[in-house]
Amino acid sequence: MAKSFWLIKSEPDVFSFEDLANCPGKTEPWDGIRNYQARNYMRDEMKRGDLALFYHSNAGPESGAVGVAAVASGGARPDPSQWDSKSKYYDAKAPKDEPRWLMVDFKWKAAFKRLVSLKEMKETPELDDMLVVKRGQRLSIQPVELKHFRAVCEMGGLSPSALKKLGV
DNA sequence: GCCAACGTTGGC
DNA sequence: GCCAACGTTGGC
Repeated sequence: MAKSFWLIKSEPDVFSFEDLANCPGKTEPWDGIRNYQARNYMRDEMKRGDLALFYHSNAGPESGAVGVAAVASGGARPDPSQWDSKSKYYDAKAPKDEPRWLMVDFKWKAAFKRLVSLKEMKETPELDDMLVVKRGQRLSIQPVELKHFRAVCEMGGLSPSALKKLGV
């Protein structure tokens, strides 16, 4: 099946792209997603090998896309933090036998040579209908069209050979 | 730190 | 099932 493309948001103060690079195997379970639409994307559409723009949110002028990560798990699986009463992601209403929240693993793939800021994305006509540049768009996992994915990667300074290596 | 946007909750 | 209240996100 063809790859799908995504944008995943993280606050760099909480978990940055650099943090992902420093994880064992450069891979980390993407837990704590507590939004049904985002969950449904993970459940229904994300698959191993899909690529995501890693987006730093809530970071002032540094808000923007910083690199590329890949889905490293075979589809979504239950997010254990929903059952952990000590976790900030604990959900008392999540039945033990029927997980309400899911997660996938993301693996660090490639860092941009430079930040592609939200401001810059908004100023790029080619990206006009990309979700992330739209007002009030808060989804932490968003689908991205291939043309937008490629355009952002190019703005970030990834070379054609780097893109080819990623399979874009 | 402000506040608009917007998803979720819960009373009715 | 409506919708006001509330909480969170995230740009600015």
